[in-house]
Amino acid sequence: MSARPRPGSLLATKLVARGVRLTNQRRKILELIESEGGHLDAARIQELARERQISVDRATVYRTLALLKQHGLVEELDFLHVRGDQHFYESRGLGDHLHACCYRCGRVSELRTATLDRLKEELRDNLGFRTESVRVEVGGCCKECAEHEEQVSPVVI
Amino acid sequence: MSARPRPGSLLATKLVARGVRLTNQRRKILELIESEGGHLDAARIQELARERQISVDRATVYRTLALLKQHGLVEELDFLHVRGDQHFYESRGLGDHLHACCYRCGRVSELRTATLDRLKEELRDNLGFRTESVRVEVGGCCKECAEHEEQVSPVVI
DNA sequence: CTAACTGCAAAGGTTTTGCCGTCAG
DNA sequence: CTGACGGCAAAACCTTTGCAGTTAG
Repeated sequence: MSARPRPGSLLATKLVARGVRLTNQRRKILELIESEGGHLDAARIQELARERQISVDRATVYRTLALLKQHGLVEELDFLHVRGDQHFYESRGLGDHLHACCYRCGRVSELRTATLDRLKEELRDNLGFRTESVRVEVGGCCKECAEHEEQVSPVVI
Repeated sequence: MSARPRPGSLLATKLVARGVRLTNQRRKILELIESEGGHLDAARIQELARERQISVDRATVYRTLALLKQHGLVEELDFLHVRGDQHFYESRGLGDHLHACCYRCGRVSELRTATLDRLKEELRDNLGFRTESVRVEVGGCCKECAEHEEQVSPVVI
């Protein structure tokens, strides 16, 4: 009942530090996003929360995600719609990375590379643009699908 | 009435070459996307078509855009939602480039750089991923807004 | 205690679909 | 001619909003 508010996760700690009120629902959503490691959509977040014994309304999920976006704590992705029309979220602060979405099987791989920093430098030097978030999503054919594709006609998107 | 089908634009020519049937509506939509130079959403395409004396149903616009996507002729973007929740389309084949979306004013700038090719190489070398389309959208603060922002508190997304 | 938050239900906006008449090739 | 396409209207989806009760700090 009167337990002292315990952040419980990195995201939660950051929000508390910014004076944001921490409710049970928010704490749970934040934990999920961190422990699942990203690539969750709103429906999946709600589902996971329910599995873990706390019911959260869909609206609350969206409101919490908007809050996290505003504070720059999550990145919003859509994986070029290879997985559907909804948005996917992942915790930021793991460093920028890009997402490679396979048009064939829908799998999404990640790649961390310093080349993304170079893009930011180029934006600064050429456009005077100060980059705050980077979203790189490329589409194509993953290694596995390329191997199984021997004679198969190349599928278009 | 019986004028021989005349592609009329680069996109149209490519579609015809692939054996896709070319209707008046499609021809007009294709011309628009090329002549306006991109960053159009479905509603705007419909609007422009109507201004140019040809009425096209919204469903047809979406069906045509899907067709162009399937053939890899247009890129679908959302500009990190700084301009709304809809999708924007631009002709491909102008070479890859990235989009810098200003969270303050909503303007979108482009930058063409060979660094994007390097990303593709890294994807190939590190993941065995064959890249077919590249979508880079970064968010931040454009030059103009940075200048007008002297004392103003930095807005969050 | 009180502003901020949640759930609920309804609405909003974009995009998709089914059906039938029309048209390109 | 005939299969593919366009218009129309309805539906599907994801996401947002208004309101009243609840809660964190």
